[in-house]
Amino acid sequence: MTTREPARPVTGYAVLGLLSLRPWTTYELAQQVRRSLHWFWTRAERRIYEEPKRLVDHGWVEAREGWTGKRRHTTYAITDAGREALATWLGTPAQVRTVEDESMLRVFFADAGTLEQLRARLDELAEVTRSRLEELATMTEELLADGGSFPDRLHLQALALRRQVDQETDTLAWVTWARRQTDAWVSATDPGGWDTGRVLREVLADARA
Amino acid sequence: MTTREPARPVTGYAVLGLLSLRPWTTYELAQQVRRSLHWFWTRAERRIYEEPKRLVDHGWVEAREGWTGKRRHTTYAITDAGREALATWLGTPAQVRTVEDESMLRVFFADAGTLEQLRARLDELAEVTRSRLEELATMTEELLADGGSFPDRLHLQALALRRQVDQETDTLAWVTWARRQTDAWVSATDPGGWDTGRVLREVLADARA
DNA sequence: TCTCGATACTGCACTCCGCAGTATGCTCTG
DNA sequence: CAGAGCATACTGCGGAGTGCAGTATCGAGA
Repeated sequence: MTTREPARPVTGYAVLGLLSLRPWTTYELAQQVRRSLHWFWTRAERRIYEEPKRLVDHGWVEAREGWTGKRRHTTYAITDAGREALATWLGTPAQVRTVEDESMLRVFFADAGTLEQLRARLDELAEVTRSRLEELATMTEELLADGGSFPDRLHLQALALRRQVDQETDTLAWVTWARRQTDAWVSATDPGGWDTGRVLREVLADARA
Repeated sequence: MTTREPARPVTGYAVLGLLSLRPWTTYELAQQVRRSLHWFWTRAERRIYEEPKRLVDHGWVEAREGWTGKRRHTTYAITDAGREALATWLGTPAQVRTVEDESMLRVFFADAGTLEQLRARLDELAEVTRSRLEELATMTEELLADGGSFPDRLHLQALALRRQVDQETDTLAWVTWARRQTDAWVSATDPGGWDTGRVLREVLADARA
């Protein structure tokens, strides 16, 4: 590459990555994001409709208009320059992972509310996590049954699924533990005879393991 | 509560939560976010300087100006209305967790690059994860040594630390496993004799466990 | 024929971010 | 005792990203 293209925000590369698999209409793209990327690169549908346009401006993808009767739809396809940009990006280090975990926020400030509220939040989190696990199980089952839409990408999909399932399993284990701990608590501000020191020592041991 | 205050974006409650512990200057607040909230509610410093002002508009916090010589600083303190708003918020369900995990994005699209690139990204992730674990270990040690700044909140801090350490440990386990798997791969597009089906079956079993 | 869900988007107001810039105070070192 | 350098304490700006509402057409089934 002779000309240095300015780096796009990461979402650009996420969409470019999908377009490297095959051309998609924006609608399909939005769906595909919901099914796959959403697990580790959460973006609103709104964003997915805009990003391909910007990629076109960079010459990384090409747009083609199509019609279903009177309804217009745009199909995007990656260009050679786009493939190069994607490959180059894969050679650069990743920025650190960020999270927005509202459940943890509520746990962390639980002493501003009641113990019942804390328990309710934990129960909800367990519920959500279980349904996410079930969703992942279904996805894996489908891949095993028919190889999915991209059978030559199964190895990467397997790495990603392994990671997701690990994460949800880990979350479920923590929330189950945390919920049980709160059984012994007197209130959100008073953990009663709960041995905080012991827990912290265990945490420290695990962190240093 | 008779008047229904409009719900603030979550970051507002995050800041409100910190202010419920004690008054802070914006600078202290920014630091405190970096040390604690940042782990599960990642926000840029820039944002932390703005949010308290909006909370003032809601009557949830009060601002007081102070001076260090010629340098102005603002100290924010929670109001009764603020405490009520926080308690109310704790009674509402959390939106689902979102993540921005650029490493996973790069793993997922690794077949658009080289196997060396994939391995490099995994090694980096392992490195970052180890240093995060070390950071958590140091924080835990400090809490154990002197009880920290909020000794009556140790139980909640313990829950949060348990979660963080679990997550980083889980990440480290996955990345170590994934890196080892790629040893057997021929290229980013060809996993050689790697038994994808077996991995997927294991994933499925764990997801249904 | 009518309804309803899927397809295929756009506009708007707001949240949030990264970066750069500004200015003062405090401590340590030569 | 001057100057360097780090900590304190912010603000402005352009662009990324969100949530919600709105618009319109297509296709299948009652």
